[in-house]
Amino acid sequence: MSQRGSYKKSEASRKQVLDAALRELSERGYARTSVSDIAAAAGMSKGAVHYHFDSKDDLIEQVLARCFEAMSEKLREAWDVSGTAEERVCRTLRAMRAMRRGGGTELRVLADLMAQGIHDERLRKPIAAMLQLSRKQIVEHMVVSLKVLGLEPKVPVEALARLLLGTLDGLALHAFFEPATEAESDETERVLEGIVLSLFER
Amino acid sequence: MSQRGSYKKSEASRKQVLDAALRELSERGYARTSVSDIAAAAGMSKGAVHYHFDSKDDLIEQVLARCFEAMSEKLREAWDVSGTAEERVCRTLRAMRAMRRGGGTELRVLADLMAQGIHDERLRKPIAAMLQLSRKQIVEHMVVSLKVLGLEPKVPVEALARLLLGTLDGLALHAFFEPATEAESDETERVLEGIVLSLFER
Amino acid sequence: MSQRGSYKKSEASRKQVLDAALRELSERGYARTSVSDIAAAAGMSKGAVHYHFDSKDDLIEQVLARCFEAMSEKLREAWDVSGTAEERVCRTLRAMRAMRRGGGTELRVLADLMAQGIHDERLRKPIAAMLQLSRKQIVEHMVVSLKVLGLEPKVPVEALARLLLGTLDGLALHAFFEPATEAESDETERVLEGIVLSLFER
Amino acid sequence: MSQRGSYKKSEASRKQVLDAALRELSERGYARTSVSDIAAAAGMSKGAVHYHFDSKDDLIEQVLARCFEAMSEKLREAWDVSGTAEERVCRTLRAMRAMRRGGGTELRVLADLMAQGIHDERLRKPIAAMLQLSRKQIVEHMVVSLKVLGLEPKVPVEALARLLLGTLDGLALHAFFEPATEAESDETERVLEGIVLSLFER
DNA sequence: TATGAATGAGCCTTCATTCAT
DNA sequence: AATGAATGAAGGCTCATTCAT
Repeated sequence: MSQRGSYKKSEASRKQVLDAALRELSERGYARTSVSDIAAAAGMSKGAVHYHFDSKDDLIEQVLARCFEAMSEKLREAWDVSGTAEERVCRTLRAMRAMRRGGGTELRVLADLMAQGIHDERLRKPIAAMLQLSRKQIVEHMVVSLKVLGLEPKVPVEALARLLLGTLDGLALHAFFEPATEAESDETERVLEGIVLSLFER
Repeated sequence: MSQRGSYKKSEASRKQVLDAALRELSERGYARTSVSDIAAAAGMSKGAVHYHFDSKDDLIEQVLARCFEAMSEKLREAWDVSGTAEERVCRTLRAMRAMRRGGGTELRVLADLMAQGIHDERLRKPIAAMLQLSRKQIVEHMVVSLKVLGLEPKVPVEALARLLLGTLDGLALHAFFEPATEAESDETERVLEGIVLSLFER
Repeated sequence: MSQRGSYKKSEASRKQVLDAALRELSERGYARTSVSDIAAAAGMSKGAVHYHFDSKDDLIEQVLARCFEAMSEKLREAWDVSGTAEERVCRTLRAMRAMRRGGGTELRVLADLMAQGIHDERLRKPIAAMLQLSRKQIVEHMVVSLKVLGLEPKVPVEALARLLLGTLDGLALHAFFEPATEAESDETERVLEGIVLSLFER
Repeated sequence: MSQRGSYKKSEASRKQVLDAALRELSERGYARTSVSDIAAAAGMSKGAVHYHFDSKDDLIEQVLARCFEAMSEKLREAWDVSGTAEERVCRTLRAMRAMRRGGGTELRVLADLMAQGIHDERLRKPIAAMLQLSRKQIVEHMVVSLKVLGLEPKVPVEALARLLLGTLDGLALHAFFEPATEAESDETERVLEGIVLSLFER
């Protein structure tokens, strides 16, 4: 019990570092973010960062996990609110778009770390796991619940999930470079919506 | 003729550096590739690299341009060989898949550099230009030639291009982490093929 | 008290670097003194030097300030000890000569850095400030106190200060190349003394 | 005779390099002027510079000699034009001032290289020789001709020369940092003039 | 639990110099 | 007589990491 107190303080500091790392990583990217930057942003010393995390890589790995959780939770929320199948698809796509707006902190970090993971074994594994989990979620969660609503997929659900996820990430990545207008986004969204729904039949 | 010789030597060295940079960048990624690495891979001194390129950034920008050209040429080739609309779509998607095979050197570098470009102003511009060009190519080249073959798009072609490009890049990115089996790739390809064709009408 | 200790260590190291920089700069000159040299002379790593000073230029600027302070203090001391006007002028000139003896560490660095400052904007400003301060000191301090002793300047004091300062620096600079004998120095000193006193009248 | 042609061309190139070096050295200073800069300013390749001069130091040494010659010639000219003693002193001081105006190319280089010479053995010798020669010129040339005009020095001429030279260089050096107004320069000049003349008697 | 000091490896870049042509 | 290509040694600086306190 008495130990709790000190734990809590440490736990809070740890979170501070994690938050700062997310912020810095999102602003400068992996290649340009140093432990110093993170420490400064967290209002602590470099030593303190290394007290909480074994190494920079260790820290970054945990930021990655956080990003993934934050993002998939947002999507799940959008999906889980009741409504017709059409409404849900529409709402989820809209949630995705919202994430790109306002800096898209997590999205930026995720994209950056994914690219990093292409060459970095240590990051590759957690990223692969993330992607698999995402797919599983789509398959088990989304597709299943669409069936409940009376929609039957016309194509293999695995392929559907792979495709949808790929499209979503690809669009997000491109959006960093061509920040499409409101109208263009709307248009793309509607087409995507139409496609997704066309892959199911009543 | 004899004068040519002296220039050729330099041109050859330059290409050597560019090749080495592509190789190293593809293996280690932007963040972990140093000028030293590139020089060593090219069998030259660091100084020689800087003799041919003003800076590391300059060199990398040119590697980026090369990757883009190499990739878009491969796709154009696949598309331009005559055939029915269906055959062309199919062939092009197959070319994409081929690029992921065999290391996918250019693809890796492109993905890595794109992520880098999210935070790096200098890279952002050429990348944005690349993407725009790609879209234009799809719209003017591909869509138009589909019309000639009697297929009329059912959705705005701009949105279609944006979507297709995003999907392709997203799938490629994910493939680095989940190197889908032959069967899975086939499956995804077929579905994508179906979708694309369903967006046109005779 | 116990807290002081941790700061003192750093302050001491900082001084070590500053001392080493002064020594190296005086021996090798700006153009041939590297951060490595300074670090080695201070018995520390290059990194440590950059820990204490933002950049080589920053460090050098501070060495410059030190030199100036050290020199003007020596001169002030010589001047401030009481005595007749004649004694003071004589004593101060003698102090100048003493500085050239024994290596003239500060003098060498000052001369070198002044030349450097001709082309280096960053150094130019502090040097200009130094010179102005020196002139002001001469005018307000020296000339005024001569008046107190009953000596009235026969020429504009501003011009007098400019001239005196110029002469002193010029002689010092030349002395590096023609290390005048004891007798020659005496002679020059006496003439200069005579000139200075002749510019005042009882 | 036929060899002359090629000699001349080479000689011209050599001069081009020397001119360019003077220009660059005056603009950037020793520490910041590279052989590349000089070659570029001379419109030639780096290799060509090394064809004409054994090393950078060799080249710089020759620039030094040129500077000295150019400057002492200008002063001699000012002095040698006939006139009364007063007129000559006045004219020479005016010539000095003129050199500081208009960039003072040679003066800048000379000051810079003198500082360099403090630490560089190779430069020290020619600089010392220059200074001695200057003094000798003053003594033999100037003082003697003043005697002819009926002015007898009241102080040892050696000391006088040393002092005058020192003052001139010191003032020039300081002028780089405090570019005195027209009025101030006039004032300093007049005082200096008065001092010089006061050291002689009819 | 956290800090400040220090390290050492590595990075990008500059540059005098050499040499084949 | 001159060039273009290439080298290799520094140079200034950054940074992840360690450690005494």
